[in-house]
Amino acid sequence: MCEECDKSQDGQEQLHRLRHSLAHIMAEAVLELRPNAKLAFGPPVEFGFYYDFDFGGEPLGEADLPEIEKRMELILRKNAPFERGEMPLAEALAWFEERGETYKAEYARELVETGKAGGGSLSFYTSGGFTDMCEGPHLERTGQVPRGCFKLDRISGSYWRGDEKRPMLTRIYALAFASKDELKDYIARRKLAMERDHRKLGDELDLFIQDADVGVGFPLWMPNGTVLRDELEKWAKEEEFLAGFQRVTTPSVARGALYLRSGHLPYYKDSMFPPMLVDENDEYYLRPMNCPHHHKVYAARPRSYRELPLRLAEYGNDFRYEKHGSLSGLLRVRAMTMNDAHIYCTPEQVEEEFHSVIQMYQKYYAHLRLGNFRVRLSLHDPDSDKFVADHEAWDQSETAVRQVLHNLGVAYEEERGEAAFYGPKVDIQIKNLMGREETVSTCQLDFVMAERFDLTYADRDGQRKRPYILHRAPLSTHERMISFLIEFYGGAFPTWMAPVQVRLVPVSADFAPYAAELQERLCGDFFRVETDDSEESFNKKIRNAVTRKIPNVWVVGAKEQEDRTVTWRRYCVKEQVTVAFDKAFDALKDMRAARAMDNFADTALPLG
RNA sequence: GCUGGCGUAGCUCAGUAGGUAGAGCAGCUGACUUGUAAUCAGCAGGUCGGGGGUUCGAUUCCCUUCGCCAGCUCCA
Repeated sequence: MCEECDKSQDGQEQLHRLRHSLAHIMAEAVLELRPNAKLAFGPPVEFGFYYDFDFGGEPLGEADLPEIEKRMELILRKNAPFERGEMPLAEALAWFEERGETYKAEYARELVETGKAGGGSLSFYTSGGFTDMCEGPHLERTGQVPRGCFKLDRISGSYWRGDEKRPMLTRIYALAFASKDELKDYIARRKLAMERDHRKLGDELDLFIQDADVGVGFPLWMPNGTVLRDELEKWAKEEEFLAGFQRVTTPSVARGALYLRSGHLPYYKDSMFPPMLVDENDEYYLRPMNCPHHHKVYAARPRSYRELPLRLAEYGNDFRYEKHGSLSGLLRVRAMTMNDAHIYCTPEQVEEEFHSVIQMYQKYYAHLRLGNFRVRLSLHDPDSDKFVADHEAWDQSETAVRQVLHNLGVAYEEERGEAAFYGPKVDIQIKNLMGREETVSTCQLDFVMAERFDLTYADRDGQRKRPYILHRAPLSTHERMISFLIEFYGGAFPTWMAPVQVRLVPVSADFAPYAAELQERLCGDFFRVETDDSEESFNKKIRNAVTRKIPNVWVVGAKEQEDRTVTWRRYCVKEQVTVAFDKAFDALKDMRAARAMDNFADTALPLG
């Protein structure tokens, strides 16, 4: 239950004990308020701990948290020891039955049946008047809990054993750290992080909106946000061109027959919008992904091995009926645009193609300076019916993908049951500000669809053979990628992406003509420039430019006009420099051409 | 979809123990013409998320619905 904690380090070990112990204390306090509540699980987690309860008909609200905290303090003051005990299964079950602890009883049975409970007996910890089945470890005494080191955070729901068909429990989350100061630090950092929430910044910087009449999960991209999409897309198209991809354009709607053939209808119907009935018995669907369309492009002509690898790319619009409660800003939407491509290749080409794709995402991530991700090798689960049954193919393809990661020296974690139904994949997982982890990029090896779509190529020996298919989306969807970029950059984009690349600020109206001349030069070279010709005070103009997080502010006044210079004020950089306009213009062009990440300190001052 | 919480002006928030609401910022108008993060004044802006109920009267109480937030489930 405690995988989240790294037990190898002493401090972590102690923190783990602390959180684990506090979970017991909290349960004891909660039981004082709700004696009939049933206990479920109460493990330590990344920033504290939680405990799940079934309150039956007498739920608890956030208003009750202070009372629980107060009772916890009283319990801690008693300085009771944590004492370990053991019970054989039968005795434990009787003990649970007496107390109506059905969840604990279920888990006890499972522990013994699966052999996880050593010697068939179960360990219990008692502190004061509270006893809980628990593996431990714990502190020695409740008095070892530092004063003020924890805080009950929030209440939410969770399913028993994570299964939506089983009872919904009430989860109380608490923050807990080794000291009061560390707790305060964490709370302060979390508050600061919230300032970078992409939904908040998206609104403040006019990047995107959502409208109830349009529908939830259907973001409307404002002009500023559309610049971000367009710049990413432009970059991707260049990279894909250089990597030998060809672009295709396919519709966002298709007949049901297409998804029956692909297998998406039986597998993913719940995640698709319901069909539109056109004529009799002719159903059309909004597409949840582009793959089947691309397969049809492949299938449209007889293919030769000479054409392979055939790489078809499209920034495709897709629609998924995500559950209402899982929608969140741009992070999880129902309409998205994906940096998609499918690579059709021979078995011999699989590793090299996969290798190149992973290198492409490494290039993107390094350039964008996204470092806070983990690589997941998503494997199938032989015990699940979610995956196509072909053990040999799974074996081969998983081995091939693992080999690619190994050859590239990529650090990764393997996870069972996370594969696509048609093959293994490599996923790039990023956590957002709230700690919610989502897949951004993915690269999948597909050994199924070529068969389903009867895709073939004529090989050197004249035989018709099945290609392998790689599905890849290194830049994810615009929606998800940009949500992470907004938060990671705090809304301060590098010049090449920035919605407004330069704002000209004349010191007074007298210098408007000079500013206009500069603006015309810059716009003529396709720079996104605007001049602040408002009648605000100069200070206010500077403030406005800064709060809009515009990367380059060029101030022009009397001396600039006379010397044909600009005073270049970079976003959040104190030093500024007055340079000849031509020189500044050239520097700007260089930054754009290199897609310089001038929103980072090391490249913040292009002129040294 | 489920559990809990929250919806007052474009934004951030105040307020009403039931008697139809107020500030700052943003916007508009005017004055000021400014050298590095908020010049001053005036004006305008809200069926207090929507619908129903209780009441002489509802933004306030009740029901319902929509939206938002956190978590669970699910997923790019």
